[in-house]
Amino acid sequence: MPEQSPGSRPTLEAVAARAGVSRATASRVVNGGDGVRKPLVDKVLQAVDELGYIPNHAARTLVTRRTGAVAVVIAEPEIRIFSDPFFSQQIRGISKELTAHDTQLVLLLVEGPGDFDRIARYLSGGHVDGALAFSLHTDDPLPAITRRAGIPTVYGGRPSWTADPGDQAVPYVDADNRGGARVAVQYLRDLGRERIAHIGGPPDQTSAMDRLDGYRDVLIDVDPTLVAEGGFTVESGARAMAELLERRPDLDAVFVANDLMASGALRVLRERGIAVPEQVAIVGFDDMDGVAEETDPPLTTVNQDIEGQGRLMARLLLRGLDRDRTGNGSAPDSVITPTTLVRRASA
Amino acid sequence: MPEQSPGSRPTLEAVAARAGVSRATASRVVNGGDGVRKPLVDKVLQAVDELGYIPNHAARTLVTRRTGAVAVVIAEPEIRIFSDPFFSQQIRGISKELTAHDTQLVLLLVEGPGDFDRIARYLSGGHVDGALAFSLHTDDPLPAITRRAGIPTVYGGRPSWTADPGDQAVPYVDADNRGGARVAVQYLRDLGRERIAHIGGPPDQTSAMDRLDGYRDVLIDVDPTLVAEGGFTVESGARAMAELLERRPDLDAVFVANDLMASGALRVLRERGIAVPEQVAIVGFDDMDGVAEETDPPLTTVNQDIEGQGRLMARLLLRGLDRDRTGNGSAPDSVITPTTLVRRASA
DNA sequence: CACAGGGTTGAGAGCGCTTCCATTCGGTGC
DNA sequence: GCACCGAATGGAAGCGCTCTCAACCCTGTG
Repeated sequence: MPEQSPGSRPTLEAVAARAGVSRATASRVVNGGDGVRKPLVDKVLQAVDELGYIPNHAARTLVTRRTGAVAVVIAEPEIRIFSDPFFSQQIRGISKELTAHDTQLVLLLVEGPGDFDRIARYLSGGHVDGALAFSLHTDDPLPAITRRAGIPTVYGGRPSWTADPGDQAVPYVDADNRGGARVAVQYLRDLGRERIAHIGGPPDQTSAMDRLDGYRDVLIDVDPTLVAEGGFTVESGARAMAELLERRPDLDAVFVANDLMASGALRVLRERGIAVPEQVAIVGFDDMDGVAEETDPPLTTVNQDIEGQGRLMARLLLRGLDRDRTGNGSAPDSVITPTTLVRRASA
Repeated sequence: MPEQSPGSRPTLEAVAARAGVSRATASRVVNGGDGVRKPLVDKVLQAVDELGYIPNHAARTLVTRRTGAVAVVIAEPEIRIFSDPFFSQQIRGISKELTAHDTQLVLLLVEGPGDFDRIARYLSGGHVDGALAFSLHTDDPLPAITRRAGIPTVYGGRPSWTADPGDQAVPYVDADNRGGARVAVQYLRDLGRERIAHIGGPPDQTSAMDRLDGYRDVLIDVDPTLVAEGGFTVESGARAMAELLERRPDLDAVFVANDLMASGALRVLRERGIAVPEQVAIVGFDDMDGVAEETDPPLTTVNQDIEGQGRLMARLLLRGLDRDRTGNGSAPDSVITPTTLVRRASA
């Protein structure tokens, strides 16, 4: 490893000089070496090595107009953002995919409503080539910002302003929430359960709504007393379970919209001595690491590949950027990733 | 808001032309306007506004040699990284501080050992002005990388190769783990507890070791059977508690190295019908949101300002960068942030 | 009334890189 | 052996910005 000369790093100019070629040729080699004869390629590469040359990113960006970075905008006002393993896995997937394409991840956390101005400025400033953002509420200013800034953006989770799952107005990646819910509820039904309740997530999240829709797809004309609303947290799940038991002591199954709430529900059932799955069968959603397998009893749930969704978001975006650059290929479509039922002991 | 002309954004040149000044003057105004007479300032500002001018970041970086971005390197191989509220809060603090200084956060996740090469290349590539990294294990290659790349770096948590808390070889921010532990244990002692056990964290984390040292500071010559080792998780805390009860059924207090383990310990005590705090008093560490207040009974614990630590890390780094630029000020020192005992019901 | 001097402004030189375009090179067909 | 053609190479023009330095203006002073 060549020591870093004090102060200035070697430039392409220096490499070219050392290799005895022009700056243009050196540049070609550094960028893949197409159309340069082998011996010259080798000479340049050697010079790069000897000098410890590293391209100056700013100079390159200045002329290519590409930054090699994408923004990940997280606008969740909640604290949950990072604590939520959901996000964490998604980010992991994004990071892996970006890394594989030599693209950097710039994290933009929105702390308050005033931050959107800053975000807008940043996105417009040519700092990044594209953006990834997470499921948004109806009045979220982000789409307008990215559109105005001309920044290609892929969303994680169906944005709430899209009419239906599959809506193509804006590219997004989401799990097949509705289909997964359908399979889960159908499974409970096939088990012979007749009074299948549902603990849903917050109605302003499309994933919660889609899962509820899936539940309703199977149980048309379901009695509203069988549906309770939670907040995707353990506590809210426990509360909703207690509420359901009060309203409908006769229920014999619950499809819970996520594993966290399901674990809360299980706790309540255990406390009341209600046997799972004998008296009440439970199916969760997410197949969350460190939760679904650890509950008592282990949770039957709907698996979705969260990290894969992250990867997919990144891949979609990168593909779109590539298309912008090369001018060929079609606009990225949204992707709905499959879900699968994982049978454990709770149902 | 001016519509974005198709393709190219307006340049400083355009702004200057519109305002009827030279590019140099326009540049001065955009960068604060020092030494430019009021009327000209206004004209330029108006032109900026009308054109919707946004400075080209790459061009600016090319000449100033500052990127306005810092890397946050997260090298935890564990999944815990993001799920851990600890990190999440720290990142929040970092993000807030950076944002306040118009600096961007580039997230570098290390997925495997091979990634260090990529990280090294990135840090050397002049993409960022500095780096923030989290508590490292002894053989972590990161310090060497940042040193060679000449990238100022501030660490979160005392790096394990530093001899002692307070070691100034490398700037870091850490809570006063040892002092906090001392206060906690002393408190238990003042309560009249005589057999105070300890559930420690993993020995390769300095925070765990420092807390253990604090415990030992108060309880010199403590019986080793009173000390059990956990892994900073709920489950490991429960296991350690069970182990301690087996070894020392006579214990009357436990200082637990973090709240997560403390909640596991509480569960075990509850299951065995041991009254807290009457029979066994418990003190945790971290005062973790959503944990310490929610346990049964609520946890007496040592509070540390995690988000504040994040802010401080960023501030230290930014100050260092500023110093590098202006050439005055002293090298950043490490900072140990204070901890305070929060009395709740468990002790 | 000329001149010194501080404060403003503009001209222009780069920052390091990519890429167009002209040039040169090596080889082929006649 | 020569014209000719595609491929390889080099020269040079910027990309958009900052910043030095020289030119300029104006005021105050001798």
